[in-house]
Amino acid sequence: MGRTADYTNERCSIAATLEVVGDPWTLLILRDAFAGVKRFEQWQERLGVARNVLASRLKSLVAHGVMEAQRYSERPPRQEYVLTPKGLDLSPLLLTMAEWGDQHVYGIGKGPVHFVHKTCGCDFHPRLACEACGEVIDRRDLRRVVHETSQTVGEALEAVKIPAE
Amino acid sequence: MGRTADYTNERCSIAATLEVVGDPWTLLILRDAFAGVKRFEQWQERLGVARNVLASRLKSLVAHGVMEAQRYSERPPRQEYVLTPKGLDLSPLLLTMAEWGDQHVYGIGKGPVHFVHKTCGCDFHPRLACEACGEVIDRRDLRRVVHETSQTVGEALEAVKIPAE
DNA sequence: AGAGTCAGTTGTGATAAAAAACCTAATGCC
DNA sequence: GGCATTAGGTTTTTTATCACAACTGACTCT
Repeated sequence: MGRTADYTNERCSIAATLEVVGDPWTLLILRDAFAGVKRFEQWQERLGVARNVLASRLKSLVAHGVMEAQRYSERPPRQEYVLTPKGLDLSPLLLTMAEWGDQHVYGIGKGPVHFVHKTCGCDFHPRLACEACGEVIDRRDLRRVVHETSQTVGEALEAVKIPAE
Repeated sequence: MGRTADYTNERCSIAATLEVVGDPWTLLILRDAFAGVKRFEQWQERLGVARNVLASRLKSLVAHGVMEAQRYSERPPRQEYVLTPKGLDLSPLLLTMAEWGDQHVYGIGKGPVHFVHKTCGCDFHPRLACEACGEVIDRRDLRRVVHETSQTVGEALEAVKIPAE
C-alpha cells in the first residue's frame, strides 16, 4: 500500500526476481559480494549506503536464501555474509547487466571492469546460448509461451522464504 | 538527499545499467514493451502504476535512448513508445532475470511464461556463452580485470544522453 | 450535447530511504 | 586502569519519491 512498487501480485518470473533483488542497493551489494566482500563495514565503506538500509538489505537477502549469515565469533556476535548457491546463480544476471552498461553507457572496452575467458584467453562478452543445443541465440529465435499458473509472485515467494529464527 | 540510491558516482557498468533501468517499475515497463505494449494506457492498465510515475519513467527511457517516442497523431499530440536497438539489447537481461525467477522462485517449469527455441524445438533455458569461442561458460572460467577508468557513471551517462527538445 | 478515450499534468499526503547519532561488547594500547 | 577504536548494528529525525486522485486538453463517437 505504501510507497514501493509492489511486484507481489504479478504473475511473472521477472517480477519475482525483482521482488528479491530489485531494491535499490541490493544488486550493488551482490556485485561486491561476488568481488569478495563479506562484512558489514566493508559494504558500508565501499557503497556509502546508509547503515540501516544495508542492515535491512542483508536481512532480506538472507531471508530469501540468497546469502547466508555465518558466525565467525560468538562473543561479540559477529557474522559474515556469503552467497548461497541460489545467490551464486545470480552471476549471469550481473554479467549481463555489466555487458549492457559496457556496450551502451561506457562504450565497448571502456568500462571500468572486464573479464577474460580463461579457457580461450579472449576478452569475455556474454551471449545467450540455448542450454539444450548450445547454440547462441537471437531474440527472434524464441517463441513465448504463456503457461496457466495461478501463483502470484507473493505466493511463490512464500514457499521458498527462509523463516527468521 | 532523498530516498533513492544514487549510482552516478560509482565507476561500474552494473551501476550504469541500474541508473538507466533500475528504477522501480522500469523493468516491468520494458517487459511489457517486449510483449508488444506501446501506449500509455496499456501500461497503466496492465501494471496499475501511478500515472505520474509511468509518465516520468517513459520520459527517462526516451532520454536514455532506450525507447523512442513516435508520433501517430499530431492533434491531439499522441505518441507511441517503441524500443530502440539499445532497448532491444536489454532482452538478454530480461531473459536472464526470468530464468532466475523461474528456477529459484517458481521452480523450473512452473513459471507463468516460458520460451521455446524455434531452431531446436526445446524449451529454452539461457546459459552464458563466450562470444569469441562460443563455449558455454561457468563463473569460475572468468578472470576479473580492473581497468583504470576515470569516468563515473554520471559522466559516462552524460555523454550518451539524448537532450529533451 | 453529452459521454468516452487518450495522454498526460498537478496537487496532496504517506512512507521508505537517507543521514546522523547512538549503542553494546570486545580489543588494543599505553 | 583508562581511553580509543572496531565491528555490527539500532534508533531517531528528515526528506525525496511514490500512490492516489482529481483535473486538463483535444479529440471522437453517438
